[in-house]
Amino acid sequence: MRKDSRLSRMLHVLIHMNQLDAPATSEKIASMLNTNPVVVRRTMAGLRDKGYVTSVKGHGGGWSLAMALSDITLLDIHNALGESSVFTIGLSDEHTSCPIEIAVNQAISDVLIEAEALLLERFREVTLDVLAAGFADYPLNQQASSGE
Amino acid sequence: MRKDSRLSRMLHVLIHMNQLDAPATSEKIASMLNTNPVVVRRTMAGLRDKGYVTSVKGHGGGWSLAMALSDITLLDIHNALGESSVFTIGLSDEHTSCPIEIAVNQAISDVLIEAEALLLERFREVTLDVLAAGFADYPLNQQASSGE
DNA sequence: TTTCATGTAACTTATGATGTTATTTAATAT
DNA sequence: ATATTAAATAACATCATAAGTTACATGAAA
Repeated sequence: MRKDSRLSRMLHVLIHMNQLDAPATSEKIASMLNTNPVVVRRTMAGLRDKGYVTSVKGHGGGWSLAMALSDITLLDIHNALGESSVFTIGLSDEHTSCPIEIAVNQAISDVLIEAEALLLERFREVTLDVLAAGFADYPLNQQASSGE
Repeated sequence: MRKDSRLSRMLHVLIHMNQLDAPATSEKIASMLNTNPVVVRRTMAGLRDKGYVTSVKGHGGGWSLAMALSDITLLDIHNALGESSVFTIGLSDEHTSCPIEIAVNQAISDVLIEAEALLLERFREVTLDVLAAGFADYPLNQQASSGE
């Protein structure tokens, strides 16, 4: 079944953008992701609408972060991408008044709702600054510098 | 994004099969699901391989339950359908040695693993007999009969 | 005023699940 | 025996939809 890797890709891009001092063009982002500038604009548009990035046209234009990585969570980006459900599992709808179908769908739905709630809660707990530099260079994991 | 409703549909079918005294043909199951007999065989084949149903060729043949509904869980059927992942969310793989991509994928993966574990645990707790008759006719929910 | 870059609509391609046809195998009824 | 029924399976066709592409408009800076 098809997978949507936009969340992973956009997080990757946002963290790299944080290390740049100039806007990143859709062209550059696209070549980094082995994809197309229009696809990048399409996807980034959702993040811009929610205020996480800004876009500027013309010379020297492109995409920039609109806030600190520490102010953005995985959940923020997940929501901004606007995917309806995180599950490949769906419900049947051939006999919506059949008590068996209703019971089956209710049971599955209960589980999906609980699992999705956990997933979103965990996404909400992770900010992008924690992911930056791939943990390795992050203060807590360093051996040297900053004295003690 | 596409949804896979095979779990819901197969559970629905299995519970109905429990109420029949003769095998259900792929033809009958297909018309109940508004689909095709070959698709039914394809899907039921997975359940047969795991021992939940049996199939018989020829006159009077078709599909039958191989065990009590109380011995089958949602997890059993989910596993028998052999879907790789329950999530639409995937990881990126453009720069597998980039520490940022690694960190991002690790963070997402951690969450998916935890959420999937919860989902499978919940699926494991539900047996098909509990879904039968749509709760409404189930002993605990009945007002009348059986004395008391 | 030329160049660069986003914004967006319209269209094409790719992928994978589902649906279909055709043929083989096997079990039962006549 | 043999006709009928139904699963098993291979091969192919269709469909849905995400991703990719082309084309053109808008707007900002050199």
